[in-house]
Amino acid sequence: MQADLRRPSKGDRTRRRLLDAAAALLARDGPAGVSLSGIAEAAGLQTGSIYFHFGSKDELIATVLEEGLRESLRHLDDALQPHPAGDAGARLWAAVRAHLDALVELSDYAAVVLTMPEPDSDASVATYRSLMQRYRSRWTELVEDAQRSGAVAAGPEARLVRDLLFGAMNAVAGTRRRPGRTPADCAAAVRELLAGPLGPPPGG
Amino acid sequence: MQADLRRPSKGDRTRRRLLDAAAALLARDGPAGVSLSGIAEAAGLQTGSIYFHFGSKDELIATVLEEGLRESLRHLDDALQPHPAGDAGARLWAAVRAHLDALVELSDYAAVVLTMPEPDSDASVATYRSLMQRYRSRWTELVEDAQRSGAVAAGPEARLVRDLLFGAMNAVAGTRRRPGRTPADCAAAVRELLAGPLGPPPGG
Amino acid sequence: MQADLRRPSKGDRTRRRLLDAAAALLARDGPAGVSLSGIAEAAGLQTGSIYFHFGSKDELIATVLEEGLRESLRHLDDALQPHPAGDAGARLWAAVRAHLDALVELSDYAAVVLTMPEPDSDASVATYRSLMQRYRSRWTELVEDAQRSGAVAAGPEARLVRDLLFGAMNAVAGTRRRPGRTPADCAAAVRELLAGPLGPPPGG
Amino acid sequence: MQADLRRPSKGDRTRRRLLDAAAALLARDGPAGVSLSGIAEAAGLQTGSIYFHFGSKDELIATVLEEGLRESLRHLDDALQPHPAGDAGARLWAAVRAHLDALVELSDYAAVVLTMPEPDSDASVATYRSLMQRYRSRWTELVEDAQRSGAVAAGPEARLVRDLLFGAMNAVAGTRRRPGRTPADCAAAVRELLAGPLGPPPGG
DNA sequence: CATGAATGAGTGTTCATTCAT
DNA sequence: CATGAATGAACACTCATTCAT
Repeated sequence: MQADLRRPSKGDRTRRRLLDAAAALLARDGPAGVSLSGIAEAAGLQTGSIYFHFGSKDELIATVLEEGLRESLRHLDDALQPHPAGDAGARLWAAVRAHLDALVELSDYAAVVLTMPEPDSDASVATYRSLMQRYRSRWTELVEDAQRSGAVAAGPEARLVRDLLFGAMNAVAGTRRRPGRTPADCAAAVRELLAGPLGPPPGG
Repeated sequence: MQADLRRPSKGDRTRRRLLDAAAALLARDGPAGVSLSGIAEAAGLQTGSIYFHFGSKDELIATVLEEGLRESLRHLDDALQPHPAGDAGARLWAAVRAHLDALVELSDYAAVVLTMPEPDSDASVATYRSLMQRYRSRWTELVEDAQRSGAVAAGPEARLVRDLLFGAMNAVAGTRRRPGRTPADCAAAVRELLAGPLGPPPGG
Repeated sequence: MQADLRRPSKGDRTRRRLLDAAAALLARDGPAGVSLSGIAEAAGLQTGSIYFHFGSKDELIATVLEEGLRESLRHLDDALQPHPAGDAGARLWAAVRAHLDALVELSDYAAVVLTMPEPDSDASVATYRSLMQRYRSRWTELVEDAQRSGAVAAGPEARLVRDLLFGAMNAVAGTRRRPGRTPADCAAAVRELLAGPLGPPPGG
Repeated sequence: MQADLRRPSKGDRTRRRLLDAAAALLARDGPAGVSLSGIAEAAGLQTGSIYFHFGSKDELIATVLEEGLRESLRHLDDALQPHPAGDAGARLWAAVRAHLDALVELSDYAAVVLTMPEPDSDASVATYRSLMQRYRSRWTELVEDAQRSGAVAAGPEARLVRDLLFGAMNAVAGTRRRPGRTPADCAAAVRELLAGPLGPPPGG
């Protein structure tokens, strides 16, 4: 009783351990490759505890994604803040850099949400389908602005451009752990390769 | 006796039905998300028949990949033939168009081989690791040539550029079945977006 | 809390039921002839429960063997205790009687461990290979002592004598359930038949 | 047409190849450890051919056993012939030697029939249950004669003595392939160990 | 809150058997 | 006669889920 609001309760800490373990394993193996017993073991707990806190595998994954989404959106907003609403090209560039940063430097949560395949046909992941939509639509707006301002070719559908950017960034980021390859390398490659259609990176 | 060389045997047709079912499901769900019972059911057969024809799940997948690889490489060669060895930029452009064509217009086999994730840590798919390598290294050479000729920025590592192109093309092609989106849309988007670093498409 | 140390938990009782069912079926059909579904059904459970308690078929069998081994060794030690270390012939006789007793009167666990074929080439039973070795080497020492003391012919290799004794005892014990045949019959037959090479049974 | 009775037909040769392969594998792995595909492969044939010649796995095994039985009985008769019907002790000794010889020197057929476990509870091998009975009852008569003549202790039931002898001989013969152990070693051990109850071996 | 225990459907795989050719 | 092909039941094992304690 008299719960201290500052100190997390024992239940909260258990919940956190489960989420951390799930995020780490999801980032490595994807939703299909991860088992609840694996997550529970990595968290030093029993699989039953997952059901108390989350109710199902899908709910657990959805929660991890939600945390990752929140983190990613916060990161994106931070990166966009210095750039005025008018300069759509610079804003899109900043978003690219933020996305790559998130993939290579932020927590597993961000990595999970950014690389999760779009769950088109998989009924078992219906729960978190809508979550992903928020991050994607944020990007669609950035692309639309850039197209309106002429910084990006106006021909292709904005959602298509967004998917192309996602695919390129995630593919390159997926190679970041190879020997002799640094996160900076990956970011530089994406920036340089996309320099044409997006215009030159603002810094020079 | 007097076997008609034209007519495939009953076994060949069964084998083909299994491969087709497997290719379709693999293109949709990936190797981990596909079950042999699902494939057999889609082919109107029993799971045991898979073991008669292929021996194991891995062998079946490897065979699908091999067919897709052969088809994709043939398609790539056809697309490159009209372009002289000297014009590395045009050749890379033609390869992009061929890859996208394969993804949206060729059989499921091509789609499987082109979108299969690189099997880094999964021991169970060791069989077809080397198969993928052939297609990838073909692309790496194309990129290297384009970098040497100045058609593509020489800064980033060629394999990185290749992965970026793969990611971008596959992501865009992955959306090809959405309502109101044609294969041509996807191809146009990739071409236009990459017009800068790759130079303008040869036709215009 | 305040766990009653006397009462075994529900899990312990389930584990025991599985072990008992496994021992009974193993004694009858051997490791290759036994299926986990058969064991689970005999125990009134699902096959999944075996994996919770033992992890694999081999582990289950190894546990049954270990229990049987412990029981058999205890029985052997009890039988040898009254006989002084000096009288090797009497000790070997007592061991024969103890082995036969174990086969016909003790639990299925003892029967399993005593009649299990030596797993020479079967890789899947590597786990319990070492377990059997303990009981066998115990017997080899008994035979060696008897050979040194002259109670048993010194010519043949001790391990060969041990195998001969095992074969004879197990074969006879294997017939113990035929109608009109008592455990005492079997024991008497072995004793009388081996009375020559081992010397007369100590009691007269 | 005009089949030459001397030369075996193609079908006979196929049948023989199957039987030989089956005998070899049965001697090594036992009836439960042998698969029809394994036998067919070892014979360079297809599993379907087994069903043409034998109708079922059980029938195939029964045929192998019958050949082994015939061979073993012939061998036993040859060994007994020099010994007059009156000397029951010498006859039993000769039988022991013949059995061991068959195990270590004759064909796989003999090895199969002599080491096959008595199929008490296994419904799938009901076919050849009666076959084994012939060889066993032959031995029972030998033991009964020896008991009547006083060469073997008259107390135990004759069938029990027979099983003890079988168990001892087969166990020892089962070790004949260990490094540094010759068939002669095994035979000598059995003879020496059983010298008491059976009386000394006739030769000395 | 969390655990230990158990379930039932599912996975890849093996195998005896059947049958058209 | 023999093969190539296919079946269906069984097997060892995994996993998401449930629930009494």
